[in-house]
Amino acid sequence: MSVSAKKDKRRRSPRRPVTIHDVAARAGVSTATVSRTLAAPSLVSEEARSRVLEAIRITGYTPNMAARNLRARRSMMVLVVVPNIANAFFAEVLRGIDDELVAHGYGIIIGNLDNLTEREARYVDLVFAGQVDGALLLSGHVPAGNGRLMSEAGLPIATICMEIPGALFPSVMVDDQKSSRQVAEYLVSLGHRTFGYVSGPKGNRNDLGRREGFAAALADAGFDPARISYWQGDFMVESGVQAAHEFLASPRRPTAVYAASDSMAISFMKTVMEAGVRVPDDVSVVGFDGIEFSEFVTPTLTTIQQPRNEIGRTGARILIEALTSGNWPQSVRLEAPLIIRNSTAPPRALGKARRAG
Amino acid sequence: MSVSAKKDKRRRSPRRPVTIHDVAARAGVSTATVSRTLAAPSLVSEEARSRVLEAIRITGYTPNMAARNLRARRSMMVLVVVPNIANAFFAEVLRGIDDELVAHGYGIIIGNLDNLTEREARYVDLVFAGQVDGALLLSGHVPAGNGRLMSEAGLPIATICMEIPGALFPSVMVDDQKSSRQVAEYLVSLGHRTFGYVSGPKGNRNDLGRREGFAAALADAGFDPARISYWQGDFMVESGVQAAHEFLASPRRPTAVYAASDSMAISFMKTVMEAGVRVPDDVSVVGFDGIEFSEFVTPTLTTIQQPRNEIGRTGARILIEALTSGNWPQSVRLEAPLIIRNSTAPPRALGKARRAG
DNA sequence: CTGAAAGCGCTAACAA
DNA sequence: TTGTTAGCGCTTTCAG
Repeated sequence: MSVSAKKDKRRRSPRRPVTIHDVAARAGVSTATVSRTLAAPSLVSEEARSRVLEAIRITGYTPNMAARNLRARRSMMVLVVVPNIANAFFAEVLRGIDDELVAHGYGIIIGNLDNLTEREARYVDLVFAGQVDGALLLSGHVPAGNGRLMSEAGLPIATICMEIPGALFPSVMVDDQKSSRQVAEYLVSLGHRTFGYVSGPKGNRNDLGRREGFAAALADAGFDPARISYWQGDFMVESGVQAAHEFLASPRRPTAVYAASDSMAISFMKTVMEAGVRVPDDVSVVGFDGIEFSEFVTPTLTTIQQPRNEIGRTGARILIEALTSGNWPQSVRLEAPLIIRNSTAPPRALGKARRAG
Repeated sequence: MSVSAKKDKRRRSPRRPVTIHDVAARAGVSTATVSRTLAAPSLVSEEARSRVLEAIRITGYTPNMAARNLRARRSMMVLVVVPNIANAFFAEVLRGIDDELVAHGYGIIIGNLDNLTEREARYVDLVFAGQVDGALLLSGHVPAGNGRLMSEAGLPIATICMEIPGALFPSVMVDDQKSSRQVAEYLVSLGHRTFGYVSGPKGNRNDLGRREGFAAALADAGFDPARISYWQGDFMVESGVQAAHEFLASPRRPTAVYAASDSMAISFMKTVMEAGVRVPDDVSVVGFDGIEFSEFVTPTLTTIQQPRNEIGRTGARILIEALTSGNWPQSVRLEAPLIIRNSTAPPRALGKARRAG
């Protein structure tokens, strides 16, 4: 790390920011008229309005938000709580959220948990402090801290990608179980008989749904779910590598592996391939999420395609509805279809002659 | 007198949030003492302090931020302006920023430009409205709107990943030119003589630096920079695909292609491979950024490794320093080394017998 | 249609 | 050490 010297000389303009009084004075009206010109122009005469607007233009006035928030009791800000901001899956969801929120005049405060429970308290406080008008939870559960739940603040909350059991918030998500069943059925139809599952973090509800849907469909197809190999993961890339090592060390490798996230599926795939295992010849791999890179890895990844942008948009829309209408919108379920690509195939024993490997 | 007209209210009353007055009344002190207990406990007697804390505990009081911000003239919020929140490169940078900011008690307001200039105005207003104490710019230029620059608001700004020409903000970035020279020198040392470059968005300063460093080093090595093939990109995945199609259609394909981002390098690589071009045998590919997936694609990607997390952390630290000390910190340059992986090799003509292709 | 005036909840002089 | 007293800048009755 090198440091490039820079001049320290800089004048911080102590210039007092222009307030509504400055504008009012310049336009020769009261502050009330200025306020109305901005909030309800129709209540102001053509004459006064144009004088005010001119004064605003000249002074470069921008209403102070803290004052406005204090008085109006709303902040036009939404808190978006995300488990891990570096997770590839959330990027596009966030973009959808942002699109919709910005279009409706709301700003976004990011609440990154970084997978750490202790980070929650801060955002609970933020909500109780009236810093935001509502919250969008992608975190799988209601943040808590200082002995209270975020939901107890009583402001609108919507959940994305997960439903909170017993909670009353509207939610937007895909059906993890249903999608996972598709995966299982597809794998079975290919002729696989031994299965592995790379899981999400312990207790994660999405992981639970995916795991259960997978196991249930396999059971329905006559396989003993107890014989599925489970490897503990956390949705992130590193844990896919870890799972791959366990797979490689396993005396009896399954021919089909389902990972609860694309990140894990991709790193799993790469790691076993480097060890000489062929995908899909030796092992078929299926992911979940449909992140951008899933179609640029080799082989391209068979996966469940979550409509990430739409999930974000819809979640934001639901929250905005709650914010503006006052009543709680209905939850939404989005389709997440299985996209078949090149990481899956019939097991080698069926497809080709056996060769030393 | 009877201060509490609504005494029989239940603990959870979202109707009227508890204020500093409630706490003061319950603790039998003035609001000033409550305020001091929170801001400067040492100025309050043991006795009063514990009564206040108890009252806070019982009532679940959380100071109203709008009021505090208005009075104290600071928001403990930082605006982070990012060109595109869905860009894989920024995810980890954001995480670094978040880590540092949260550790110092600041919150993050995300300003996603979505690559759209017209989105800037909103964030300029945010700054002028006093919504944030400072701004972190990853956007390559100073946001403008309504006829003014964000910088004119006079609050601390630091830039990340780019230096704004003529601007005086401290910045943290890697040396694009220097890193790009490494790429060129490496490619030349491998024996390549024909080169292609997949660019970033028009006018982007990082692209400029990378392009110039690349071309300059090639010129130094005796190659005519005018013969480099340039394909227009925008850092995103799709443009790598587009560039690949142009590469494939080219009558005289270069044997080495340098892409200004990993996202483009990865999609470029995949697309040409699907058309039967081998990487690195037929064409070597180098990326820039060192995103997580660059080591999980096939072949693994040779790239410039930006210290993404540290870039974010450092940028945040610089801004915090400006925020707290009042003077402007020095800019920082971080090393971004070339990581050689499997997407690069000597050109086929040198390495192997020539075959029809 | 417009202005005066009363705060929103909090902090910071200034007194006591 | 504590309380009193002004506002921070804005919106919003309530009169006019």
